[in-house]
Amino acid sequence: MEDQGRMMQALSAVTLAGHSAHTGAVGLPLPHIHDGADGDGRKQDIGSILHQIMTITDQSLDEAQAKKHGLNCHRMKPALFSVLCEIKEKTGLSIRGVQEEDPPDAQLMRLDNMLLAEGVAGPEKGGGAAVAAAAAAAAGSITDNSIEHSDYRAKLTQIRQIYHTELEKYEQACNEFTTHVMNLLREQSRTRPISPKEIERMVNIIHRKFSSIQMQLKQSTCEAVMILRSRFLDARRKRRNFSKQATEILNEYFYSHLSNPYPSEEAKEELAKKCSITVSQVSRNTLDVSNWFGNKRIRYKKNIGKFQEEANLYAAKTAVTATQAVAAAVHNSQDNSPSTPNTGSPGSFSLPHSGDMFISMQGLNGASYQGAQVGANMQSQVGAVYDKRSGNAFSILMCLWSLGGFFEYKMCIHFQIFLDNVLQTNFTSSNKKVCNVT
DNA sequence: ACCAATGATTCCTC
DNA sequence: GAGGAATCATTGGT
Repeated sequence: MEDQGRMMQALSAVTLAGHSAHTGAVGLPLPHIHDGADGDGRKQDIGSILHQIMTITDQSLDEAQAKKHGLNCHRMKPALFSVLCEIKEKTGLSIRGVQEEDPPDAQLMRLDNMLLAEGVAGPEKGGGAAVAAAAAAAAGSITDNSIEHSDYRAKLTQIRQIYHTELEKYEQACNEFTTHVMNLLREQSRTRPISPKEIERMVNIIHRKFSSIQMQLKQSTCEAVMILRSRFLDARRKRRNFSKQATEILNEYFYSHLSNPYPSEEAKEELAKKCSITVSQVSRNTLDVSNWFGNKRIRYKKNIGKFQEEANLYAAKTAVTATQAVAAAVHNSQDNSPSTPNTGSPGSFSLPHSGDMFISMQGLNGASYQGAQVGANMQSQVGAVYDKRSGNAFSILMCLWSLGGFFEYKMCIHFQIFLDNVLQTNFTSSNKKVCNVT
């Protein structure tokens, strides 16, 4: 009401001379303008127009449209409009203009910097997950580390995509809304005093609102990145189990090399390749062979009894494999028995297994093992193999072990474990040295 | 929720 | 630097 009073006061001083009479085309009861210098009449006239402007919103749409049109066409409209604009600018905008000068937001800058540093905003770091995965594949060795890395990158890319999509949406919405408001204000500016400066101010307000929404988005994105980082880069949080297949491969190697469960670098590489894991502690957060063997050795040593069943299981598996190999060898070389079995192709873990068993069983049984409780059928088989292979103890023992029933099998396993313990206790350091040499 | 199993880390020794 | 020992922290089964 104060503004209205001021406006009325200001308007009363406006000179409104030189306008011809206008008859409202839509029957608007426009006040009659008297010729001459009748001040009271003009005041009345202006007061009436203002009253119409003030009450226009109380009318029905049709009535308002009609009045609006009438007012737009009124001869005094341009003069009134410019005066109202001037008053508005002088009374309101000068104060608001000061408030528009926002200092650069430190928090926003921090968020922007972080998003840039993490590769979410700005150019994508490292070319994205697809490129990383392709590079790993091209290298021919998809280690767990690279999987983790690409996994991390994939998730980061996902965040990045969401961030950019949302940002784009916001910008689009902001532009659409701004255009809409500008059009509305321009349209309204034909009726009410809206200066271009005021439109600009409105646009700024809209932009600021959208900036605050964008800031929320940036904040959420930063949080997501932090969570992702902590999940992927904090080692202890990130423990994953080996696959069943990988555990089996490692266990097979471990139990078949109980006398020396220290795989060489080559063996580690082979195992790593087989299991699709890393060889050793290349970096944090990896599933690696060295860790596995370290844990296995210490836990096995601490509680042999607990691992016995597992040892039996893997030894049996190994025996079957070895027997198959022997059977194949016998079949393929009836008249030609190699003096040194188990010198299989390098990198193959099945034959070295047999080697360990050979040592164990020879030590336990020697010739006496032939008198074990084996069926007649099996005895004949063993005899045949023995004869053919000219007393090759390995072949005999392998056949016994795999075909000789549970009793023999158990005995062998127990001895194997016993012997391995002895060997481990006494020859660990020397084994290491040997390994170092090779 | 509890607990055993287990992958990873840290510290120490050699 | 590799391995042993202790420990942490997560996973997965109950």
